[in-house]
Amino acid sequence: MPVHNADLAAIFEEIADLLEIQGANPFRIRAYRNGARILGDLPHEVRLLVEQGEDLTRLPGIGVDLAGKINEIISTGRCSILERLHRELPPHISELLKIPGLGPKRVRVLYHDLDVQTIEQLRRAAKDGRIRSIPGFGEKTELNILRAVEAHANQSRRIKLAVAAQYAESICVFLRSIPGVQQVAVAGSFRRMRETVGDLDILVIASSGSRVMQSFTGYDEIATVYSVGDTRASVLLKCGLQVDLRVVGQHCYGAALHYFTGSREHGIAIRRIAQQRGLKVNEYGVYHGFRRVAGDSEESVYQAVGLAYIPPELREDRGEIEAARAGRLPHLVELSDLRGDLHAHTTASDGHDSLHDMALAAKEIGLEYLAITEHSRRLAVAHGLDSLQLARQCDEIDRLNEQLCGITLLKGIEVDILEDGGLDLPDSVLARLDIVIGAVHSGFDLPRAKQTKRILCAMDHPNFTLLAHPCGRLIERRAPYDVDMLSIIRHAGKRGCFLELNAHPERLDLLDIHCQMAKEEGVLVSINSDAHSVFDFHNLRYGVGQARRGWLEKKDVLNTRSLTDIRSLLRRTMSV
DNA sequence: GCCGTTTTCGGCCCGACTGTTTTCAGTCG
Repeated sequence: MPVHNADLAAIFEEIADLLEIQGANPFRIRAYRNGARILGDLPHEVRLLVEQGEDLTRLPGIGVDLAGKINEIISTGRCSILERLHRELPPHISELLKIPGLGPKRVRVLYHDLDVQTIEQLRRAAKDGRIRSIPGFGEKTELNILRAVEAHANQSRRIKLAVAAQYAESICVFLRSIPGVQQVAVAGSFRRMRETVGDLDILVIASSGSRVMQSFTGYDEIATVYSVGDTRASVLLKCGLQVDLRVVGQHCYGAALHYFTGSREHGIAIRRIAQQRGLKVNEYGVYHGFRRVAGDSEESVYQAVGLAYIPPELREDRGEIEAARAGRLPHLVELSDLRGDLHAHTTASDGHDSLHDMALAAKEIGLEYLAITEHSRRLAVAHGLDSLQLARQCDEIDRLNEQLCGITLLKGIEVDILEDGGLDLPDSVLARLDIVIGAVHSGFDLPRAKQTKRILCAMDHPNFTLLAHPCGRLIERRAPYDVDMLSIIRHAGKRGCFLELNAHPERLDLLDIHCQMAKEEGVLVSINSDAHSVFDFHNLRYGVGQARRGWLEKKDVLNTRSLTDIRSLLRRTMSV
């Protein structure tokens, strides 16, 4: 069983958890966590680097020791330090750290004093009133632990960005209605456009924090108030989403927005740079001693530490700071750069609106062209089209294009890639189309080599233009299929075809790290809505967010091209 | 355990809220 980066990251995280419970040197623990993050973020499999004899200590945060442990895990499938920790501590004790309010020190005390090793034992200890007797714990802590355990049992998972947006919007409307509130901004992973968010971080600019807090805690969607002070409150909404609210004064806006946008890793890196320059950065500003030198705007914060402004989507400590320092930050693609959409459905297959209405809706949001790409016959559940039905739709598109003004429909298909790598419709039919999107809709669990070969083979088809939702995952519902994405991207480059970034909030597929990979390999990415109704074009904003997280610029995105250029790019692909 | 324009040793980001104490540790973001 090959060791993936995620496996290595999980092992390092577990080591960090267990060391923390043992009370080890916090900086040693941080080194493991940092290593886990680095590995988890890498676009290439570390296993392959090892096979190629690469020196792993060249990776940031990986020194001789961690490199040795990575080598050990990859070559033996075992990790001796983790095995030692498992001998010294109960097997599932790190699970206890997942209970909010329980950190390593309390877990250690609970284990030593009450022999609590599992969440169930913790629940029983709290119910029996045994926890309150431990020094440093009290009745309230015991009650909070019991509540947290019960909340953990029916804990909600991370919420998709588009769903979180709905809750964020109504909270912002509420907050703006509170007297004295001057500005409201959603920060955190929401602002960084992560595909899912664990909570909402909301920043409020107001003169009086306590007044805002008093009103906010009366918001009728709140189920539980976890904590509330004059500048900070933490609540759980009835929908299961946690909201952290911060209130600062107007002059702190930039510093606070930067601080609460994160990511945590990016913030730490910035504060470290500040420290090296004799500065201190917090949510109130940038300070030289007691003198405040910046913080009104985010730009001023970056300027104070000698960096260009870094857009929120890049703030993950994945090279953006080095790029800012070197003046190499990308000029990220924007929603307004999109001139067309290359993936949409109508009532002819499983869409909800007519050709005509989809065309008008696309025009309405400022697009110049829209490719109609129904499913093919194999996907019967979505009423996939056969050759005859597709030919009829092509005729209809020709007729409609003569009537339409300001929008052009392109003739396409989202054709199933069969398990042998063939396409689900005859060549003669595909040859008539402007665009052929290949998609995997079956056989998700093929082994990696077979799945990869299937897609490479499909790309070799002379009419193949674009690979739809390349990893096939549904966020929080279906894992991506196991493919060698680098091979696929390189093959696309060789064949002159393109990759889709499917903007549907359930998909957001390509992943951000694969966008970066495509950019490095010079393969253009098409940000497509996969619209099934006239409302779905709004999802393009999430696709653009994901593309920005993947460092894509206007020039890296296929559908920022004009209709003329698109036609010529698609034709060129066909003729390769 | 990592790292280096200050450094191969001695650093390693910063503040708010809670609960238990009575000045602060633990946790969280």
